[in-house]
Amino acid sequence: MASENSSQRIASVERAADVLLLFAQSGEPNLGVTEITKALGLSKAVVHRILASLRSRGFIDLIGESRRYALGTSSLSLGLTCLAHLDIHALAHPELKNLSRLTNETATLSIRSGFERFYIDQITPNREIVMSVAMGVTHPLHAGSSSKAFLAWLSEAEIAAYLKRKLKPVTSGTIVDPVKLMREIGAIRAKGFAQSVGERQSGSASVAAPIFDRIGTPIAVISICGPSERFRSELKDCVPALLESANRLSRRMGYFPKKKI
Amino acid sequence: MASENSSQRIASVERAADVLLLFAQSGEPNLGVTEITKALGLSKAVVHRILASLRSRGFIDLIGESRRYALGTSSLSLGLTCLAHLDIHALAHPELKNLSRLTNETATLSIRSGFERFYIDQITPNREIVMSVAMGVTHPLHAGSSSKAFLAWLSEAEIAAYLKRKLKPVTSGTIVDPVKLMREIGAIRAKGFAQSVGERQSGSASVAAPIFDRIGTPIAVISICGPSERFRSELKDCVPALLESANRLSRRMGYFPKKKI
DNA sequence: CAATGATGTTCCACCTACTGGAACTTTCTC
DNA sequence: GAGAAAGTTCCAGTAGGTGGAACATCATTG
Repeated sequence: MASENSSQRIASVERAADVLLLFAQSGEPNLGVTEITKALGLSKAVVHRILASLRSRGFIDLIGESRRYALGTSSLSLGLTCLAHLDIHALAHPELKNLSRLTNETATLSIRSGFERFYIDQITPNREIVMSVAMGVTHPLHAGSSSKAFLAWLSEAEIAAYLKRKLKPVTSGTIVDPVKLMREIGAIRAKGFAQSVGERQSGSASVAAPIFDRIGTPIAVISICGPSERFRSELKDCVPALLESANRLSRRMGYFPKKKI
Repeated sequence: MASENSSQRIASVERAADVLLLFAQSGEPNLGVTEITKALGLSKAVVHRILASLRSRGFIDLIGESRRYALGTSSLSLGLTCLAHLDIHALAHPELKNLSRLTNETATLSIRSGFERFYIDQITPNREIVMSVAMGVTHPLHAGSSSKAFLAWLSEAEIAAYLKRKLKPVTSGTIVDPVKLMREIGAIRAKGFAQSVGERQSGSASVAAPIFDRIGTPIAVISICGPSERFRSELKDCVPALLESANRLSRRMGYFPKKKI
């Protein structure tokens, strides 16, 4: 089998990829050579050369005349064309609009990346106080309803592997006890959706449901979320619409539940 | 000065960047080793190692069990966080919504990348036949209204450099004669907006206006576009709303025209 | 406005680790 | 099921990447 073969890869390319990922995940819109050096444990010369190389292709920009670097237009172009190839994004967008309109709260779409997930779309309602999520930034699979919706439908082996890791709390409300989380996973599977109050983001609440592809793998999760102050009591009322949207999308992805049991 | 210094860069990193750009710009959602080999003039072994390296960081995925590669979740995450750091994107979004609602046509936002540009946002109206653009895919600066709006406000030197290049037609309507294009640029500057009927995409028409930052550099372009059949005659009617939006955005970016002359 | 420290950039000799041709394997085609 | 095409792995040679240190530039402060 192919896969994690030893060193049939290129170290400098992987280091460059790590630099890009650092820009994507650090939260900082721009970084200096030394910061990158410290974060990745590379020498200044190496970081400098990597940045110069990425810059020559537009993935990285020099900010004005300063010595700070930021993601460039090629990075953006890459992500947007990638998004355009994701069927689920186009399909789910109108559903998100619909959910946001019906509930008067924010509707989101997430996808998974290993043991993490990130938002790829959101629709916010027209009102004063709304919840808005950061797109592209990864979150662990045990904090928040969208995360738990992914986690709950992983294979037994994957869930076991995930629970074996040290679960870091994201907020004071994050579930970090594996036993508790396993019980939660059971409940989520039984109900068909996940909910959270302040597990990933203090002061916000949400409900989430998975979208399955033709072979029953969850490829995305949609959620409805809002400020917990007002939304925690309205969570339940949103569930029917949420599940309807999720099921509609699953069917359009070719999934027919119970077809073969 | 820093800049295009000789070889203070890493060849393998630049090759890997080229591979990613190929995925972004080829239009193909997935590619094989040989295709990449031919497109970039690299050996199969090199391409294979680059793909393996990018794959280890999630920038590239193996499609199912096939031997085809596609952009991975890290590429998407990268682009989305990049988008989140772009102030103009958040600011322009409501303006696009507004323009689309007012005109009942598609409203778009583009940014420039060297001598190219690409769409980073669009709002389509709710009607049967709408125009929809591909986000992230680059277009040359001489075809279409958004492109010409960028071109017209480049510096004299940059315009001269651009016109010196061989201008390839994108459709049968593309302006490729430098003299004609220069005249067009003058007209665009005078009017404050650009228009096009089928120059970039046959069967579509559009008007576009630039957004300036505090020092008067065009950082983005907004456009309204639709099927030329019905929209070519309505172009003019959209211009006031378009310019109003563009001016409002320029002001919010800190641009105050005529402040210092 | 020097002096000082921090950060960014360049240099260069060393030697790792990347390259490319070829062999091998797998998949597709007919 | 043979042949062709595409993908993957191997290996020896050396291109080219590395990192320590020198140099340059910027920021800060008295």
